[in-house]
Amino acid sequence: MHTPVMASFTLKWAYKPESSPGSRQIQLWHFILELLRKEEYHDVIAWQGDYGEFVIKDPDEVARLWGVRKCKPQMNYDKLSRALRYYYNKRILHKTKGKRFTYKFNFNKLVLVNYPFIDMGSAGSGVPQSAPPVPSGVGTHFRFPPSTPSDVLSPSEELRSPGVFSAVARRMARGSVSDCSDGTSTNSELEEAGVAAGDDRPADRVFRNLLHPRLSHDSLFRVYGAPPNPPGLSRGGPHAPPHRVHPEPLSPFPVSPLPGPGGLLAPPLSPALSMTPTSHLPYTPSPSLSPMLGSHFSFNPEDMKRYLQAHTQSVYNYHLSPRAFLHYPNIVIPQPQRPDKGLGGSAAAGPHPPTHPLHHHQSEEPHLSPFKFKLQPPPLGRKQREGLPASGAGHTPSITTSGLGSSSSQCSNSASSGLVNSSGGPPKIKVEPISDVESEEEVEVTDISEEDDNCDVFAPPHSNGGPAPLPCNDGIVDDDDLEEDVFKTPAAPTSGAGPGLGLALLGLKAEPRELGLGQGPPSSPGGTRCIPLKLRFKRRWSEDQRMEAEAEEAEDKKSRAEKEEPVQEAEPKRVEENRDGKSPVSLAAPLGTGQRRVSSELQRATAQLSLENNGC
DNA sequence: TCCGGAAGCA
DNA sequence: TGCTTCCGGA
Repeated sequence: MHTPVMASFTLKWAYKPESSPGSRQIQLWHFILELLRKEEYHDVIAWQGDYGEFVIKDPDEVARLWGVRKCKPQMNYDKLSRALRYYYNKRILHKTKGKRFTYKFNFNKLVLVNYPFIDMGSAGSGVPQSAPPVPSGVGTHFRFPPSTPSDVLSPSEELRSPGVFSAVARRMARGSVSDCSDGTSTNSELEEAGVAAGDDRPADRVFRNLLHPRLSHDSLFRVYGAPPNPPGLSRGGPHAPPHRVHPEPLSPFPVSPLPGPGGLLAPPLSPALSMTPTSHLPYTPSPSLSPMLGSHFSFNPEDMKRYLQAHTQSVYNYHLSPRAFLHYPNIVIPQPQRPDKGLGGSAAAGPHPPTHPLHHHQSEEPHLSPFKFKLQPPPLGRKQREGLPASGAGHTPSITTSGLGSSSSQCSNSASSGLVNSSGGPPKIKVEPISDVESEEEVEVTDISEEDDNCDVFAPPHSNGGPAPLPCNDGIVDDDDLEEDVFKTPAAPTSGAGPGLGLALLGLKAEPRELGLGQGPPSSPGGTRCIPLKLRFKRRWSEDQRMEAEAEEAEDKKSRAEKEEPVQEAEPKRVEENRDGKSPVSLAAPLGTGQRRVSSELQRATAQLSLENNGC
């Protein structure tokens, strides 16, 4: 699926030019963002709490402003909130339960899929952590290697930076919202900034005029703000240097609800939205309104890495489907930091591309990710909730941990055939067809990675950062073996794959044979792959024990036949220690000639096993 | 305070 | 389609 086809993300206009030509109606959620962006309204509405969460401090005032903007003097918070509630189904917003007037944007699709190379940029602009990312350096056409069909289908949208254009906002009085005088809905910022929609001035000049004075172009084009990220929100990491992703001083930041380069916010791509094929078609703004049309982002692995990391972080933050994970070949991104777990083991594991089970070759191995996911059904709508028994299951969008089940279920391919197990211990992994675009985002990610002892497929962190998958041996490992904590073998770095990729990219394909490693023992029918070392030792040991017994028996017979010629074994009698094969040399000590032969074979076998293990 | 159905408007 | 308006209910 990693075709070389490049996805072209194009801007979509958030306003409604189709409603009435030229009227450019603003949408409520965009208006909310606009208010959130402006410091002037921080006493009315402001980011608060979690990422994307905002609180309406003054509902009446917000409603009033909205009414002014929409020329609805009768607007009130009740009506406004009704409009906001319609966003629930569209997944644009959701209510923060228990907090009055507090809502939360779903920036998953809104930003991270559709706003590559976002810039948190909060430090310089006083935007709190809850503020959404700031798109940075994205032209109207962003070309990006698609990772999933849904990604390909995602239109590009741009999110205005809360705070970035506060200078503009400062110039604007509160009454900057429309007075409805011209029949159109807006006194847009661009217009108020002296930039008319038809302004043909170069875009860079236009945007330069609108930039926050404190924000240099460096900061403006910074990718994933250089300032240290709050714990658990390492977007780009503290060491992420300021990075220019667009060489031109063209700010992609929308600054106005005008069509064109400014104020370009489209509804997030969501199954609840109109996911008609037409919605996937690139929106082509009027050339006069899109000075940046045609500016292409040039792919850069570093940018990709940062983008992927931020995206991954948000996937975790928003409990999104692993499908929302983006990963691209040969791009390894740092692990996101789980707020509730800190670095955990993943940090030490080093770079490792976040994967989700459906993707690509990695889709066959859900355990490649340091996180295990339980994909849950989407939150049910009220209708659906009411139609179901009051179990509450599947509604709470939370990351939970749960025990993991038998290794057999994880080792099988059942993970790709739906809900593996919905009760109790076995892994709760629901995998949906990747082609099911409609169901995208209809799952939630639940981290069930707390327990790592259910299945033996997780090896200690790979030296390159990735967990080394140990192929399971269905039908090969007997029950006794299964009960054991199968030896976890750190995978050796593979040549050819870049650092951090290693077996992670090889996934289950990294069979020993393909790696030029040992063949399975003869007792491993059906193409046994890399049997855990301990198990192999055990088998070999049993085999050798049998051979040894036979040899001993033969030796006894021989001894009895040669009774009259006692042979004094000169070797000191040693206790057969390390019968697990660690010191096979000692096994030869008390043995006779035949036994010595057997022991030497055992030695060779052990040596061979060691070699195999090294490559496993 | 919040929710969501229903009808209507542009 | 995206609200706006109204309203009953939790």
